[in-house]
Amino acid sequence: MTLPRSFYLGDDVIAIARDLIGKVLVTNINGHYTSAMITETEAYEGVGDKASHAYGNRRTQRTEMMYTRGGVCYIYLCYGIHHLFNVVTNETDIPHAVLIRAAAPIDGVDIMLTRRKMTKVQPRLTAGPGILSAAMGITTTHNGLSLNGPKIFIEDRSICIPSYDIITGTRVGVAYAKEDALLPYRFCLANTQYISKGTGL
DNA sequence: CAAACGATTTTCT
DNA sequence: GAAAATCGTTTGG
Repeated sequence: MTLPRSFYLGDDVIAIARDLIGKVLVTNINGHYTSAMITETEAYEGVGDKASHAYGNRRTQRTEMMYTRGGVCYIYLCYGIHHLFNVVTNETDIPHAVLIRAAAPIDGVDIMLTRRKMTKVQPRLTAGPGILSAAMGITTTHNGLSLNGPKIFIEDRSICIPSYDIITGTRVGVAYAKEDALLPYRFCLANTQYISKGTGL
């Protein structure tokens, strides 16, 4: 079951980021099917969040996708190399987003290994926002696509994550946001190797 | 038009 | 553990 549109339209992007833990990200790109369970997310709370690209209601060609209605993806290039995948939430003109930072491989592991030029499965396959996109075949050309397919999906496969298995922490790589860098907007699944580095949890 | 800077990862020591 | 790699986006002149 893919998630209903209503899942993405709520006001509370923090709660949505937490609820995405345990959901399954699926891509079907050029006939290659891969999926992975989301293990780490970060919330970016729009205009009042100094760590967000949309801080101060800044609208540019790049950030415009965050102002669209929830249920699509916002993908941008970081450090000139890495394609970072975000889930857009809330209604039109409210630029909330959730960065997917890591996931545990489920289907199409061989395809992920090929894309990452690796020979055996280890956390480095998908534990990190840039390398997760690389493993799933996601690039900026997919910016703005629906999360209900046909190329990208987020599914609820009835994986149950008890609340005590979700660890809260501070976001990674946002020191420039000063006091907002201390906000508890990062969520990780406990007991998994598929967690990115940084801000040790 | 020119310059600075990342929501990072890899490699080398 | 430290440093390099690398380029689109944003900002300032």
